Amino acid sequence: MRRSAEFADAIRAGARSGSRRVVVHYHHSGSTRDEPARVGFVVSKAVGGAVQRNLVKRRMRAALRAEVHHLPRGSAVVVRALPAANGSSFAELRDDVVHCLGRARRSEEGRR
RNA sequence: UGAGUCGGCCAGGCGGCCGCGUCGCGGAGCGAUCCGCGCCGAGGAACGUCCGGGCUCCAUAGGGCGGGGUGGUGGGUAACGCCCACCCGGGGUGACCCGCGGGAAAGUGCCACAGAAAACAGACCGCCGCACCGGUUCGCAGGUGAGGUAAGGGUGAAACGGUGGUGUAAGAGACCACCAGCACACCGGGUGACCGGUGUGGCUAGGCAAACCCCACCCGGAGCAAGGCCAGACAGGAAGCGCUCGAGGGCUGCCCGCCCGAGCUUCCGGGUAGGCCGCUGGAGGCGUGCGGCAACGUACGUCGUAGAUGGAUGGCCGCCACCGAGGCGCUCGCGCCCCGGGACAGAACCCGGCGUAUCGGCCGACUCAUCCG
Repeated sequence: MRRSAEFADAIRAGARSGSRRVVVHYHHSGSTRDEPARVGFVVSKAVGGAVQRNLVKRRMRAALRAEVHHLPRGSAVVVRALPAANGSSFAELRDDVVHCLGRARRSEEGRR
């Protein structure tokens, strides 16, 4: 995702699941458009300095890379990092992201 | 060997698997784009955004006032509030370090607390003679009053030169000698800040200019969201001012001058925030020679490769070095095993500086102390 409108849609319309380190928003826009799954990251200054934020973002991106192929087409995922993400290991971040993604996805699919 | 001073440099290395961005080549597709291969891909501070430039736009960047900045001297530089050398003051045995270092004898203002008094000085104690009071062992001691006095005490960051003498009731640059310091003149040295010497003067002149101020020099404004091109969207309405007797604009304020000039301002309502250029080769790094004490300049040779835009340069693992605890072995300073650690920090138009952060390590020059020859 590259546009703020996409982020806003995914966060507002989608289902949410959080942990101590991250919050995952999942949204499926419906079967109208046949486009690949989209992923976005939000890492605010509350997490830390530029170096820490970059590292968190890169680890989350690496963690989600393995999952993105299992996502249905037309879905949108936004991962927000919380301040506790700063200093976490890759394994901790990956487990949180995967776990929360699963819960959010089940929640949204149950709603429909 | 031990303490220390100054300067420079590095910012772990190698490999495997899976990935990212620009560019080039090849291929697929009408195209958006995708696939394969290859090159390159964060820092010494990329940071803070505190100065100085380049670049872009504002007509060409004009004059005055105001405002801001700098502040020993000479040089370096595109420029600087930076750097180098020197001067002066202060600190250190020394290498060396520190200084917001123009003017307080142009003016105005301020100087807390303490202290009697804090700036044309000032009598709290003390000292001194005089007058008066009562006392008296007739030497004087005490008290009161109007005075004299800055030599002594005490306060303070700072008390209006220091030492010795003359002088006096006691004292005082009141006067004298020497010393310190100041101003002026002359001589000598230095490009200069300034230094050295001689003479004269008056005896003395406190601090703060990061208080106002004065002096010298410098400064037009805004910034790559500069600026330009392309594509695309919508819907206008009301009020005020103005159309050569001119609104408004030319981006800190005011005045003048100059230029542009037919629209501008406010309110309500509506729409868009996509792509490309700018965009990385520049006062560039390194080496050698020459000039210079140095900063730096110059000639020649050589090396050149980040360019993202929800913002790439990564994720995981192994091995080897480095540092620090612990254990074992012995030939006592090495070997083996195991655990832990590796900082500060992420380009966004580009340079020159400054400031700040930083686990550690390496190199060079110099100083002091001690020992040996």
